Amino acid sequence: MSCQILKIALDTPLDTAFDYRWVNPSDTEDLPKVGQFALVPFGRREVIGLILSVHTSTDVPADKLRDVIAVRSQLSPLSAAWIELCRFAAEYYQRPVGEVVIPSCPKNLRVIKPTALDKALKKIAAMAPATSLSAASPLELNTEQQQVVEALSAETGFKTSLLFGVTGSGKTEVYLQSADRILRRSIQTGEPAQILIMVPEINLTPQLETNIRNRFPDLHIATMHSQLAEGERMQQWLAAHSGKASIVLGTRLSVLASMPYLKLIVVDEEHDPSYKQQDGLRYSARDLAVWRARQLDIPIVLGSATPSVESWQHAATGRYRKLALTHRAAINASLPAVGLIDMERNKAPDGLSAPLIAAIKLRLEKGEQSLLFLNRRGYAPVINCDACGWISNCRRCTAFMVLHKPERRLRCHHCSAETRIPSACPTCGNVDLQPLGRGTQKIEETLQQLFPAARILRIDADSTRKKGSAQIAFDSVHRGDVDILLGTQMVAKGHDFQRLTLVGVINPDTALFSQDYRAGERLFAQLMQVAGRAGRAAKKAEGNASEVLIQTRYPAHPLYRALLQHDYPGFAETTLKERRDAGLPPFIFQALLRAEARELQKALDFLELARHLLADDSITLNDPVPMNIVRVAGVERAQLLIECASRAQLQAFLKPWVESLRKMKSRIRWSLEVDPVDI
DNA sequence: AGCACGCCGACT
DNA sequence: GTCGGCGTGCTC
Repeated sequence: MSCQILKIALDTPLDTAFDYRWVNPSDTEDLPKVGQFALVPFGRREVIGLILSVHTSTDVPADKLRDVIAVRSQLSPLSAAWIELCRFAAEYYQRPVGEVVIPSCPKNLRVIKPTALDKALKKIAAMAPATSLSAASPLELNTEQQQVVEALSAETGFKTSLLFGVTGSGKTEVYLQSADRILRRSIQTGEPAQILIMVPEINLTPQLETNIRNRFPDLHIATMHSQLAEGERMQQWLAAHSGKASIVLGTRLSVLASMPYLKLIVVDEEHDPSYKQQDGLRYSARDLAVWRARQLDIPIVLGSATPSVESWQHAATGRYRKLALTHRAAINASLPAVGLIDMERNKAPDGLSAPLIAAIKLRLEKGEQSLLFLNRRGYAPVINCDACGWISNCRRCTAFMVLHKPERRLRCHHCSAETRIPSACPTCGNVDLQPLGRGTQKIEETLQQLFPAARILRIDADSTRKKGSAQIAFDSVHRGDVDILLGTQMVAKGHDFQRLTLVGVINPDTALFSQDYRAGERLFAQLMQVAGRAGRAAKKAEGNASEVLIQTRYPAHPLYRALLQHDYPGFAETTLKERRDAGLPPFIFQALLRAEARELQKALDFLELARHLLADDSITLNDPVPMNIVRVAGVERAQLLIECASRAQLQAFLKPWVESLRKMKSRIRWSLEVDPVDI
């Protein structure tokens, strides 16, 4: 009979692993291994944990120690490298390991009865390993692409390459060629290889998935994103974990996919904000991907037409290697001409200026498509009463209730509270309530009045609530059943609309004067991205290239000047200079402590206490301040910004500080974000 | 976080 | 008389 102590990570906010006793009375079973799941009693429940280490003794008193119920031995253990990656993520973002390790694996692995696992494992066993690769695709690379592929293929060890390529320059083809070379070599040598391709949102880039599948018909390609059903998620996870999937295509969560033969990581649209997880473990999937590549000593490619200024800076200092694609790949396709419509001179009571209306009309006459981009859903962001000044505030949030006209509702976009549209002012009884400002629904109405014969389609979170409805909507645009497409940021990503020759941007100015110092960077990326929807197809001998028209009250703003020139490098360098002068990231490292309570003062008091818990000369702990939107769903929020010139020093401070915060056992809800993006 | 225990108000 | 509100305490 043998007895062992297993240190097991559990999904609890307690920052420890838990020790359990494992007894094998007959010495017949296999010894439990690090990286296997185990079923254990925890309090009054039974839960699944991951074995982190195996010992012969423990400090835990014998009366507290309990026995492992079972070890899930049918699954091959997660690798030491994978556990190390999770441990790093947990430490860096100041969360317990169990909170990283357990939720990153499919739920069906964690349920008590592993019948689903057994079924899934059978399917995986039946999958044939990759033994052949079809001949390389009829698609030819241009010289520039060729050079980039050569440069990437020259590396086998850790190297971060920033692939700076304008929209339509063929970044995808570069990824696929690089993947192709690695997989081909793997089949020749017999040494297995896997490639991780990360994208911001899979549902918005179905073309990429199709491209990859068409390109590698002989290979298993696993996809990972949060909308997979549990069974499917398990299957995809096992395909990656077993090594049967040669390519994993996934969103941010796929950075923690178990891939024992990982040889290349691609992070497409690396600047995209959705790589940042915004609750629970608030990690940056892009940053973790770079860490993982270094850990495994493999190359990583960060691709974007508008890289994050952090990555741009790393390229400038030589930490990343910059590779550039400067032309559009399709023959004769050129970058669209960008024009600004000065809204001081062009009045537009219903949201659309005369020049933009004329441009749409021209496209309608030619049978070409137009895309209008307005990042504000609903009909109007607020309604008010002219007589007494009443305004549609949300009762539970410091925000307006947004008018949704087709649904005949007022909705709060922060707490999802809903009410009917009041027929008269709730305070003075005035029946003439006015919508203020414009959202996509209002623009849709305006378009219908201006162009009654046109086929107009609005795509935003409201019009695509039903699962699969976004896909149906996009398909109809691709088929050519839509003349004017109108939408929020959903329409800015991924899609190549072949007949689209006009992009109109309706009201982008608010971001220019935002509190958030990253708003400009985001706006630039978004405008470049939406502009890139136009003119992707080769347009021969028509003499009219595609066009982007931006309605703005500040046509002289440097951001728009840079956009006119398609000058991302100029914009990035100006932004970096401003950041350096102002002492902002990437020249300083930040963490943000947030607190929430019924009354703001309690949250502020907690932060003030936290602020004086530990002193450190290298750390700046700023004054606690209320958050921009103080109250959401009846809870008031405040935050404390921590700054430090060195990442290592910041980390050294945070660890003991968070420990002390936990020990405070305050009843205030709080959370810490390392490298925060929304301040 | 769960999940229990524990001690005070409106109901079959 | 009990069902249930959420305060607080514990989990190897």
